[in-house]
Amino acid sequence: MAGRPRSARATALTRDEVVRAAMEIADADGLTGLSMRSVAKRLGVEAMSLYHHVANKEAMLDGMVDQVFTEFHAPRIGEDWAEEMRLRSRSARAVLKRHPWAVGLMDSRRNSGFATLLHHDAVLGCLREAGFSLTLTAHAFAVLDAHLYGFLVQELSLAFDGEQDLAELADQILTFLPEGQLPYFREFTLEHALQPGYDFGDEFDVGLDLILDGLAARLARERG
Amino acid sequence: MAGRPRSARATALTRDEVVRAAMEIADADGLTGLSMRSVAKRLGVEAMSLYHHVANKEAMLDGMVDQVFTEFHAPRIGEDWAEEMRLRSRSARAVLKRHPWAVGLMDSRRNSGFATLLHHDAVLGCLREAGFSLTLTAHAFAVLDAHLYGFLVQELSLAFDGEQDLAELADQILTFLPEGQLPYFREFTLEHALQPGYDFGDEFDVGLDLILDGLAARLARERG
DNA sequence: CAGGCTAGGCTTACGGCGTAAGGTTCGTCA
DNA sequence: TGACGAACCTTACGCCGTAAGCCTAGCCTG
Repeated sequence: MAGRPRSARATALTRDEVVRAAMEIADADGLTGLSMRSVAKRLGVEAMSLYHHVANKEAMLDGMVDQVFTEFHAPRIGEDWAEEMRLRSRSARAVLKRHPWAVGLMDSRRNSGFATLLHHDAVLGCLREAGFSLTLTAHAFAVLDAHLYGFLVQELSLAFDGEQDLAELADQILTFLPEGQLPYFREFTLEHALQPGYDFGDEFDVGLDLILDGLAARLARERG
Repeated sequence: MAGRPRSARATALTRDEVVRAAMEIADADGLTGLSMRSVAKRLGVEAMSLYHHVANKEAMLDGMVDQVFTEFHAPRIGEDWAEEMRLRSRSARAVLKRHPWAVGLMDSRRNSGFATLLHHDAVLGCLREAGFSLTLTAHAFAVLDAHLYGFLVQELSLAFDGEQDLAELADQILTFLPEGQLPYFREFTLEHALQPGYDFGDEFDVGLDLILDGLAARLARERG
């Protein structure tokens, strides 16, 4: 009824290992495949053992999100602010495409971890030292982050692999629409989105440039 | 073992009632409180009965998201495009604050419903008829939606009621930080975000104006 | 070296989840 | 009248997060 053979793990588990294993599972199978049991299995351990290293599943998710922030490019003070922001947004987008589950998690996280705060500090520092007032820093921070996260929400809601998705979309229009319905949607899809050169992902940099231009203008106005 | 009294509902259930009940539960208790059983209970029915009206839970979630789109202001062709886009973004933000679960759902929806397509058609139509090229329409669509959804992700990850949240944040800094750490974060929080007049929500319109200005400039350039 | 504390595992169990499979009832229409 | 099918119900299965408590190995103290 108790008293097992005891072959077990050589070394003790750590919180870091737990979080890392959880990320690997989420990367591979999405949040659907992520359970305390699946994380434990990957670590060769029983589910309840994880509770020695994380308070509960929420805390594990917090740790996963925080870990993601360490992978973003942290803007450097002294370098060109616009270029640093561009690098940050691009790297964050690349990271979040690798960890798509993180975007959906962010809007429900209440406790930001230290890595998250560190990253935000780097962003704020870069802007402040480039001459942004506190007010303009707040504007820049909000609009840049909104663009980053919002673009990813859109991008992730498209297909797993961009090609197949456009075909599906075309199907939807051609089969499912009666006739004159949704004329602009039809035009846009057939004559633009489905055209050979078009890639929705390219819109990321276009929007980013538009925002950075706007911020540069406001910075010049505020200093000038 | 079977053969119940049969007092039941007067009228048959509809898919619409199911979706509406699900939205009411999600509005009140969040996605955590939303289960087939909880929806059924609200309708005075057993969980399995719902499956006569929705294929499965995913389809019910699809229906909920689609319903949300009907509540957005649909841009009108012929009116000032910038004002229409402003109205749309603002109304969508208001709607999504009423239905916060929808933001998190959007990045995992694969099948957009008809109301969703209708709304997108209205957005595209307004821009096209205002003289936007297909390319510029794509840019505008992407950057405006990104701002909308991304801002909401940030806004929702702050507190349930803005006041309490800032106090918590201050706590975090004052108790949890050693000393000279995160200097910019500390400065920004204490000297800006925690100041009496500051409301993060105000950043929405600032960013929106910045984006609309940028789009207007590009429209002028493209036509001129 | 003895004894006990503790960290880090394990087992069991509970209530809730989505939903497959298969009743039962009843209005409708041939 | 009798068959059909829509709408609803019951049961059951294998998941889930986690509360409660047990076992064992290794270290700390005397």
